[in-house]
Amino acid sequence: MSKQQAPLALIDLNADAPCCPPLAQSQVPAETAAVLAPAFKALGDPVRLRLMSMIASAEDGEACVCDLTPAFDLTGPTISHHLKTLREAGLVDAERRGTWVYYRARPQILRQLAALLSIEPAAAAKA
Amino acid sequence: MSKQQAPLALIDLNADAPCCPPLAQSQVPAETAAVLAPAFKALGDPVRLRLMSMIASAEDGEACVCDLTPAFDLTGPTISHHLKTLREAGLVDAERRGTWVYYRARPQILRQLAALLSIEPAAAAKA
DNA sequence: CGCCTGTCTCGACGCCCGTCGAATCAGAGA
DNA sequence: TCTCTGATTCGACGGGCGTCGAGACAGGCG
Repeated sequence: MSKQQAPLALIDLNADAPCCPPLAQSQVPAETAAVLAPAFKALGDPVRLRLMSMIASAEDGEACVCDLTPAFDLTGPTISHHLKTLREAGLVDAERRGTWVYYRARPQILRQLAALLSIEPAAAAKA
Repeated sequence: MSKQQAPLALIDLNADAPCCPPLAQSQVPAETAAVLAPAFKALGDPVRLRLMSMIASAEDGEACVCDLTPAFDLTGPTISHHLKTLREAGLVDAERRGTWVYYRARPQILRQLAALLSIEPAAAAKA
């Protein structure tokens, strides 16, 4: 069945809203935790963390799989699997252009995760 | 063997240095990824994410296990296991005072993770 | 001293995850 | 059309993870 042309993200989390006050400011509700934890989990693998960085820091904001794969001592299918994980976590988008597939970071969710971990100076000083 | 009185963190990552430019600014080196991925992995579970938030947002900057456990439908050993995971990831510190054990967040590593995920407005605008 | 409460460790179970090879799909080009 | 390359899916294997119950350790209190 050929139905993988839709690179839709499984996680939506209304990317417009600020979504979450800092983790250290108010308790993260169970629902929010259930939604955001998979994103952290996806970043919880060294290979995926590097992939994410390579994609996010790429020249035109996008990276070709053909450029990502040779950077690791892993097989193509394994890299593809990791990219799928990042995709399903809502961290990246994929687009096929001709023979090649390009991945692009989704800044919204990255900002949300960063905001969740952010610590205002007050909290840092008091600890 | 009674040697769990030392709540030392297994991850050190010289907490003073800024440690890491944003993930979207320059490629995360393999070494850095290997060190920081476990921290994200530790946050990649809903229970641990909530525990982390409960600890970090607690009144005096610390939370008692006796207050954390009843917030979940999980057994004591399971919560203890998750807290150990957070401890080994360098995200929290534990201290025993009398009968109770108190956990405290480590703001440095939280700041490092947030910095790694941070996106400067330029990158956000171009995407 | 003995007991009780709070916390952790240990061992076990089932499930998920990272990795691979083989096979399949998608396009480009001869 | 046939073939070739790039990327994904599929099935399988081994190891790790989340959860539990039972037991052990720490400390306070009769």
